[in-house]
Amino acid sequence: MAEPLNPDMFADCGPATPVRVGDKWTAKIIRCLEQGPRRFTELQAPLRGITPKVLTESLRAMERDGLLTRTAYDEIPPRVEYALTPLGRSLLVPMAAGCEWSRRHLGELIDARESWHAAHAVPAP
Amino acid sequence: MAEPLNPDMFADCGPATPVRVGDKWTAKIIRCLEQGPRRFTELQAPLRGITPKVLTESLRAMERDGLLTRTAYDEIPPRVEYALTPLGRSLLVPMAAGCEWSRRHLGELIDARESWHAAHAVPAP
DNA sequence: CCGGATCCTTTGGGATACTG
DNA sequence: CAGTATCCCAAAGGATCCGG
Repeated sequence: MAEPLNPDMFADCGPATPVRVGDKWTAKIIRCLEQGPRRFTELQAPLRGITPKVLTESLRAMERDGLLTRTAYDEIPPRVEYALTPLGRSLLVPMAAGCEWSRRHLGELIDARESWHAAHAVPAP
Repeated sequence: MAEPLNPDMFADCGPATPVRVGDKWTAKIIRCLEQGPRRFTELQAPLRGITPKVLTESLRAMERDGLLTRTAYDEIPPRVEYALTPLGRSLLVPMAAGCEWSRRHLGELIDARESWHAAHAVPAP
């Protein structure tokens, strides 16, 4: 999947940090693993709409970056568990800061959008 | 430019927040405006490689979302200044959390990548 | 000086079907 | 169950040229 770009929130203080965390799924996956290890299908369920291909790609990239571990048990039927590493868990801290911002300012944002649309509405002829 | 997707850092705690901040340029633009208003070309210079089209699109989206203001002075030659709003400035807080994470853990991340590549190196034939 | 207009490339992500 | 393998698309972003 190459090195996906990253929100500068994680990259602006030095060389680019090619962590895959500003993409569509990584933060959600971290949240799903917050309470403990989960299996492939246990991740797929809450991440409504993610396809197995995309989930696999995301998990592989996160494993490569040391954010989580993949443990395959040699059983039938096969069982694989994904778990956060301390590094992956540490991401919850900046993620919380983002959530806090969202909680506090989402209203202002919506208002700004609304008044912008009002000001740029096409006048009826 | 429609409503671009957003890192879940800003969206996971409720309805999706379509703020344009996890994209390639928004956070960088906020940093450029941190010390005060800047003109179009003053933004273009530090954001090496950004094309006028993309810069314009980003600025327009941020203006629409209330993150910055655009002030055109009726002079010759024309002069336009962009400045952060309080809402835009408030984003510096979660951005700092991301930077802090980066400073603290970038080393671990690079190590993880390196050992992953070592473990997955193709053995010479 | 500030950007609008066009055209083009890249790529993250989705749909679907199939397998050890 | 836990993925692979293909094919496909939308959309962000870049290149270049042009206009007020």
